[in-house]
Amino acid sequence: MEKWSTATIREFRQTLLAWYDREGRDLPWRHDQDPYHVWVSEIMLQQTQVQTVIPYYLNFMAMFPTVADLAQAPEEQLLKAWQGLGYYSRARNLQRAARQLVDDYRGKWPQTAAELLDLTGIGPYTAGAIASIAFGEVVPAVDGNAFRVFSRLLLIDADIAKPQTRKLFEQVIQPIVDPQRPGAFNQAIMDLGSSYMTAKNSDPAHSPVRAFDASYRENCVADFPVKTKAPRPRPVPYYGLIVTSPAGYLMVQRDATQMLTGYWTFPLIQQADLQDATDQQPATLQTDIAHLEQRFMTDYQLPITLTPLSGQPVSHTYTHQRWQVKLLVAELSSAADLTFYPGKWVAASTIKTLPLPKVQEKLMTRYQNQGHPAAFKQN
DNA sequence: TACCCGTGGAC
DNA sequence: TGTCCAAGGGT
Repeated sequence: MEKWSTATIREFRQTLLAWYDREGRDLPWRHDQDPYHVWVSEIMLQQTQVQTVIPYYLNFMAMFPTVADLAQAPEEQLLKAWQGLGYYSRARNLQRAARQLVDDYRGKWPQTAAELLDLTGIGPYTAGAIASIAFGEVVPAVDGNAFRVFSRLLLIDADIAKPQTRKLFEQVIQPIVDPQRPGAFNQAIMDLGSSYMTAKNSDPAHSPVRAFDASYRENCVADFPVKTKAPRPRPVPYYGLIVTSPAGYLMVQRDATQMLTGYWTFPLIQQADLQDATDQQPATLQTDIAHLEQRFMTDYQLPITLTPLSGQPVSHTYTHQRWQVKLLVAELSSAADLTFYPGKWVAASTIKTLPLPKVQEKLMTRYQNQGHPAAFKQN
């Protein structure tokens, strides 16, 4: 690992910030230092590219201009505004924290990274980002960019996939952060990490800080950062039920024990949940359908007859799971009573006003493409 | 600690 | 088309 002198640190700050002042990106959340603006942008930017975030950020600020507006927003409106951004707990945590600010902090922001950590959804990185950008605290903001940039500049070979490695980087970066302009320093590192010092196709030869880049000097840029690979997502087979009636489609809202909490889908049943201990034979499509029909009758008093939809299962990949959804269709001639079923009938024309996860959109597209072109047509 | 949590872009 | 990557946090 490289070790910089105090003189080198001074030169690095000056070079970096001069470049940032000249070529830093003009982004909507950089127009001021309002902590609400910084906060919302930082949450949206977690594991999400800048160009994806921009339209969401602009719409979010139009819908929820202040912390108080966010705290009071109906959850379904919030989830709709977040639809498509992914990692949906971010949205619900954002509102929880907004309510913490209103209720516990009387609307007055905590101004240090250590205090900001108390807000739901704000971790070490986001706390450092808000504290430095909005409040001028001299702290690092160690995200993927900081890992990548400093691992290359200083030849740090610690595995950034390990949680404990963040502490090492915080200790290394802390004395390098510009004490006069900590927010600009941290944002400059991010801009560097998304331009000349990217993960792939980096261009260290033209980087404004190439003179400080040990990995460039020693021709080993591609070796940094060191990061162990994530395991591949495991296949998870599902049945997706398209139950129609004159009242529309049967839809369910996912509960807090499930991923995609608060979003609406067709009824989805994991195939593994249909295993019957009394069965001696392995499950087949026919036996699973029989189980499903029986469950709807006995548990929900809903008589349905399920028919497989032709075609391969709808596939949707998450970070740790690969869903493979077989669609089964049941058409009811009248809108059955849903007293015993935790769902509701939704008219085809209004389905798309609900917050829907991507997998639900895929299911609807598949249904339309398999002989139901008029389904879900808006107005 | 190790694992869970979404989506779209780039190659 | 599969794979990796992108301004992480919660549990």
